[in-house]
Amino acid sequence: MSEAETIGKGTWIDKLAFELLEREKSIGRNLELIRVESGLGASGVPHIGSLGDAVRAYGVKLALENFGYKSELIAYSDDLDGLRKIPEGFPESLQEHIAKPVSLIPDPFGCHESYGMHMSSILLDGLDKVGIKYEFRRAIDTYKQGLLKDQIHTILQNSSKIGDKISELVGQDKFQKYLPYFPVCANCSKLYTAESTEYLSDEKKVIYNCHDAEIGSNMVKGCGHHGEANISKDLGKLAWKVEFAARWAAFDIRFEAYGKDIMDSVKVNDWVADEILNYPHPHHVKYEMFLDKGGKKISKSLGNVITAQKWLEFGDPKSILLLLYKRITGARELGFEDIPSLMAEYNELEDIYFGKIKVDNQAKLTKSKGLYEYVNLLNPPKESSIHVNYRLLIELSKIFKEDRTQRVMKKLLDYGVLKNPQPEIEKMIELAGNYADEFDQQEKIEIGLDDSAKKALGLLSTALDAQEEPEDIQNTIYQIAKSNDVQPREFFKILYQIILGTTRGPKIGPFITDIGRKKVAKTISEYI
RNA sequence: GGGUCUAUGGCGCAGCCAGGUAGCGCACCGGACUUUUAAUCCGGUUGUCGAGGGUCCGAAUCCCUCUAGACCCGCCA
Repeated sequence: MSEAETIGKGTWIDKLAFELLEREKSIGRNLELIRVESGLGASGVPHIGSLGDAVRAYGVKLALENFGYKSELIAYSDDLDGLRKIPEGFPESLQEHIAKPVSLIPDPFGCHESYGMHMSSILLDGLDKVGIKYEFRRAIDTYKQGLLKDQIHTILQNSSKIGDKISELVGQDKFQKYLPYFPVCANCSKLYTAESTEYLSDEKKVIYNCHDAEIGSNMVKGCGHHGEANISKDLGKLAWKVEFAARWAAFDIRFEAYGKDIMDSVKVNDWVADEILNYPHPHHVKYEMFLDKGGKKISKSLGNVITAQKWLEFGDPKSILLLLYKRITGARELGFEDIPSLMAEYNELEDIYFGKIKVDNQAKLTKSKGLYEYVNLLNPPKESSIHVNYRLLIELSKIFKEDRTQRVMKKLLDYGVLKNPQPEIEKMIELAGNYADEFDQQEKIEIGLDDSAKKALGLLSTALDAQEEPEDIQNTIYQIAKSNDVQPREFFKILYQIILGTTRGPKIGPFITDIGRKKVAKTISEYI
């Protein structure tokens, strides 16, 4: 292993960028600017998997720059994609727009120029929040400006050859019959219903026929329109099986990652790029989908979508970057409950980076340091930040619901975790607090109190209002219970239920002091 | 039909992509603290790394075969 030379920063990202460069060199392509691309869906709510595609592509861009090359990330929004299904939480009124390109559908929330831009913006906002820089491009502009017209022309001229190859490679026969180009019907604005059967090469026009089509489980009515569409002017789009290839060639893309769900499309597109468009396909890496904790694919309809925005309520941007950069292989089940360990892992990496934790294995040390640098987008801080255990913050946040930041901070000072209050820790407390509120809600239990219990609570409440020494509280509680014919065990349980909503908790004497005796006295009095 | 991933102590997982004494959490056992429960702290037990073969001085890690499970594709994007 000592012979193995460290590539770049020693992570999979470096290895990938290195392979990419080797391949480009062997092809003999110009390396002045190496473009990497990430495709963004614009028809559904963008979840963390979509974000991952772009974040990882950006990682490759960073690695290329680190090797001394100029690189650029293109974030391409496929907003000519047709709306197939109304996402959960979106108005039913979208029904009338089914099958239309998402960039031609009005934004149901009225905040963006179209449905498509609304969706894209959510993803772009996520990218901005984690610090990813990109050049944004849209399908609708790309087609309107005719940027793909040469590629479309070549593809349509070779459509029967392509149709046969698609059948051979992935067993899909439809393109042996239809052209891999969907015009937007000039009459009803729908995509997919317009099936094109013939390409008039000289005029650069396809002839189509708008008929009923099955999209997902829905039947979409065609309007019966017969028309012609000019591939460089009229709206329409290539089928996915060939569209990437056209884009790669037109934009000169050298790298694009893809999820395993589109593996077949990539296989076909690679062939189309190489053999039809005479553009050596970009280097790829395949990644697994993020699944939810039950092993189900994350999808809008199941309501298990994890968006960057939601994640960032609980974890900082670095936790997202760490999740996405730590590895790319392997299927992964993901949930918000992963945030605490990612937060802790980041701190650990930082300690390794700054030499506070010793790592014997040289290769692993390099890799950990490299990972830390990528999580900081290759711009790591000069000195270590102050670490506070995120789980501890969650525990403290569960206890303190009011004046949380202030009280949790005070506890941290008491514990000696911090010497002085820190503004960045305040932010962490806020995140941990959100997490505690969202995921640690205790079931509200009806507390059954008999007369003797009520009497005991009354005495305790009074005692707490006057009591001076915190050390005595535990004892006082015990005494009150005993002298009022209440089982201490029961009495403690009742107190936990009143204060925490659970039947168990931390040692209650000091705990009451932490919350504030007077406050607890008041809370208890409300139950009498 | 095609493809991908996963398999590691009782449970949940990390480590695998660049081979070098098998780790973490929970659970469990013991101790400390506590005039109840719980919590907390300290210490400890637990594994022929799915099966079989190969490469290597050395394999959880790389290669091949097999078994089981999950997921994706075979509408569309």
